[in-house]
Amino acid sequence: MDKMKLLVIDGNSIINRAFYGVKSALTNSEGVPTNAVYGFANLLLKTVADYAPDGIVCAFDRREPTFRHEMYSEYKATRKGMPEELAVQMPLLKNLLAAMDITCLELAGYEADDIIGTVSERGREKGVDCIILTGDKDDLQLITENTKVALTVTKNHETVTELMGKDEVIARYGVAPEKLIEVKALMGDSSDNVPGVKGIGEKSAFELIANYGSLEALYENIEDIKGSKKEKLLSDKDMAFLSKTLVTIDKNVPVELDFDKTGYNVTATEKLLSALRYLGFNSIIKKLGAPDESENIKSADAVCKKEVSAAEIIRTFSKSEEIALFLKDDILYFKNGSELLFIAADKIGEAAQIIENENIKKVTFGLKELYRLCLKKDIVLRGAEFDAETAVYLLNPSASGYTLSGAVYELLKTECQHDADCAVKLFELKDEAVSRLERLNMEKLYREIELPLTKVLAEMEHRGFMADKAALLSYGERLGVELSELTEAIYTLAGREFNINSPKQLGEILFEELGLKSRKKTKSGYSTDAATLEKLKGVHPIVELILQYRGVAKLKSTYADGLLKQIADDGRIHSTFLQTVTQTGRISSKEPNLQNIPVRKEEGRELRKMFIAKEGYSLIDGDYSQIELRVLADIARDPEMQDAFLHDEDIHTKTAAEVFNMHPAFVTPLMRTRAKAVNFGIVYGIGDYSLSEDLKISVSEARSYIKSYLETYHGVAEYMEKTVSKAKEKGFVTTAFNRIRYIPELSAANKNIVAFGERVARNTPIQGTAADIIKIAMIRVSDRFEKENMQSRLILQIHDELIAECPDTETERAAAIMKEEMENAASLSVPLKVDINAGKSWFDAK
DNA sequence: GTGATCACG
DNA sequence: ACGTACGTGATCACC
Repeated sequence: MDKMKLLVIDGNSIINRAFYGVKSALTNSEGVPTNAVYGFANLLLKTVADYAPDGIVCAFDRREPTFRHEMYSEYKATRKGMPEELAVQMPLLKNLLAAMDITCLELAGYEADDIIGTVSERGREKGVDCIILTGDKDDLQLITENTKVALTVTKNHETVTELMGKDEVIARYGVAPEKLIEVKALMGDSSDNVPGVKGIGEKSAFELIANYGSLEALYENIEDIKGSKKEKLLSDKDMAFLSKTLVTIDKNVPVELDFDKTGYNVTATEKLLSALRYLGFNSIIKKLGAPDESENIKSADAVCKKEVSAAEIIRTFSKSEEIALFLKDDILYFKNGSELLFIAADKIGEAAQIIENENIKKVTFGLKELYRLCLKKDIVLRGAEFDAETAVYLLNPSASGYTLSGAVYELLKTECQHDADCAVKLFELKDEAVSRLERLNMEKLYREIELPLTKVLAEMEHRGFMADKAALLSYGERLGVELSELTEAIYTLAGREFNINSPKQLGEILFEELGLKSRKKTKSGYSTDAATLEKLKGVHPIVELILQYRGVAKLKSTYADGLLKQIADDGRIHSTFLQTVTQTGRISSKEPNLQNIPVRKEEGRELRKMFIAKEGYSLIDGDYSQIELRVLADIARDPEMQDAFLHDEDIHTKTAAEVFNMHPAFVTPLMRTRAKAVNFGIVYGIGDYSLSEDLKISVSEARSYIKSYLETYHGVAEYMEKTVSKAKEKGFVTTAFNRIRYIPELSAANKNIVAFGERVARNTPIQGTAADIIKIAMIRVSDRFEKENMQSRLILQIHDELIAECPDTETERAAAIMKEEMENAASLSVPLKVDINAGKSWFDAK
């Protein structure tokens, strides 16, 4: 008989990967999240299909104090928590495995990898081949003649597994699998709190073990090693051996297993189907070859869909109280309780009787595009009741893109074949999304901010921003002349011609041919970014020219030439504002991006002279003063900071005075600049290193700034701590208006990722609350313009700034409205302050 | 398609 | 030994 083949699953590793890999808001009918179980199940079925094992066992951690932990108490301390959203899925997974008759192994006080090590060791004794399914590279040490590892790696949103045997490990790492523990013992692993030898990194560790084979052999021959490496190895010798015991998987734990009883079942038995049905995994049911129950519902629900005339649309829907509207590929679908009809999108004007009737409520996916289509046809969409796209965004702002079929799949757990099928689902989608919004207290945010904002954004896009084409053209020509002069000069200094735009070629010129010292590297070579070049400025005259070239090239290609291409036939630039992209609730702008038009440097600021008001009109620019710091003062309830804003003090000067302990009158411009950077840093989640880089000061100096800052603003200090600990507990943060952002990074094993999650937790409530506030202002300003029958219109938003185009006769009123509505958009414990400027160009309105 | 760079808040 | 502030989008080179 052939040798038995056993699949051994590292349950914790796989479900963790699945949890972070399957980025959806999947839940079963009871609202329990199921995304990790879904990912696990799919991977399991794929693995079974690939390897056809004779048996399967699945090992889980059961963490309780063990001798391994006592030996080094901090070991894995960083890994202890499991997010609530994942923890609730563990019982679901175990039930599913039970329904597949798969044996689960767990043992108090042992981790999954110890159980797996023991199983594969016993397998070796009994002549059983094992394949370990895991996402944890530490398990590679278990590879032997009879044991291979199917390692899962995530490549662009897809989980793929690669089968690693002894040869594959040697090919990739240059050492045998059993030597990996020696390597890790030397290099340590900060995410697992394995100390290792200080000063020995990945490269030296692999090299030493490749040469000596083991720690023991290395230290026997320690005299062969020279210099500081020897010192480092000797001073941390104990740590190296301790680390080795920490990373060595135990292969002899008291787990009970009968290899003959590891059979499993992944066929369509009623037991398994009922478990899958409970989880709502219809696509897996389908894969198992069973008829998909949801298919029946769908066909019962499906209605004949047909292309009709606009007159037919009006006849059919004029009595409907609520219809679904869905625009895709120039086809416009209309749906009520019983009919699904469609027309060509450009016929929408002929269906105005339906579209403009506000008593016919509209449920949509992609409302902004519908508004725009209507604006183009000069009709008004009224009665917008619910847009699933923005609703799904609020439910999970981190998804990478929103489609109707994706939303139907995630919220309703059914798959649709065609756009029409999906349009049919819009009413159900609305019900489900509303109940979820209610559960998360986001109903109000949705009804009062996100939904009405969609119309404002559509109108801004439609109106556009007038551009001075001739001025832009001649500006571009000027830049072109400068560019060719700079190019000549650079070639002369370099001694030859090359592509200055290529970081690769530029790096070769600077760091190889001209012999400048490179400080920083990127994945693909030398770093040549502005910060790096800035530090090399005095060393060679070419550096200065490169920096100038970069600046001019950027202005010409992205702005002068780029914007020219975007001017429409009406002489205006119509950007697209995206409402469902950012994770914090801000909007973004694309094609072109009008939110990053240069302003900081003189040469770039020129561009704003080409953004103008039309004849007889002016631009009004309203920008919030320090909105993020005011929001911080409010939500942190920091008395010192609140006081500063209540008295309308200059916050950066005030901060400088406090941090440097002196009267505000004696604060120098340099001190104010530094304090300003600290204020920004606080909002971003600050680190001493980054602050020191930013200010070009030492890390210890930066650290002391932060320290005195937090002593001054102790409310902020407390708020930051509380926000992070609450975020870790709940897995998400919220803004003052209940906008939610999940932060899975907080429970990562890698401490750098956790640190990132902590900064996100500190920043998002601030940035997001400011985003909420300006959205409210936009809705109110736009409402006032309309209600007061004015011709003034908002045309641009830049996070803390609004721009309106107003008839000259209305400018004063419009300015007053903007100031009033922006300052009163939210009532915080500190005032909101808005500066208003008017002018004929954006440059003048600043 | 991805990475490097750089424009903005 | 490493990485190093939050949130975006456009352009270019290069695989």
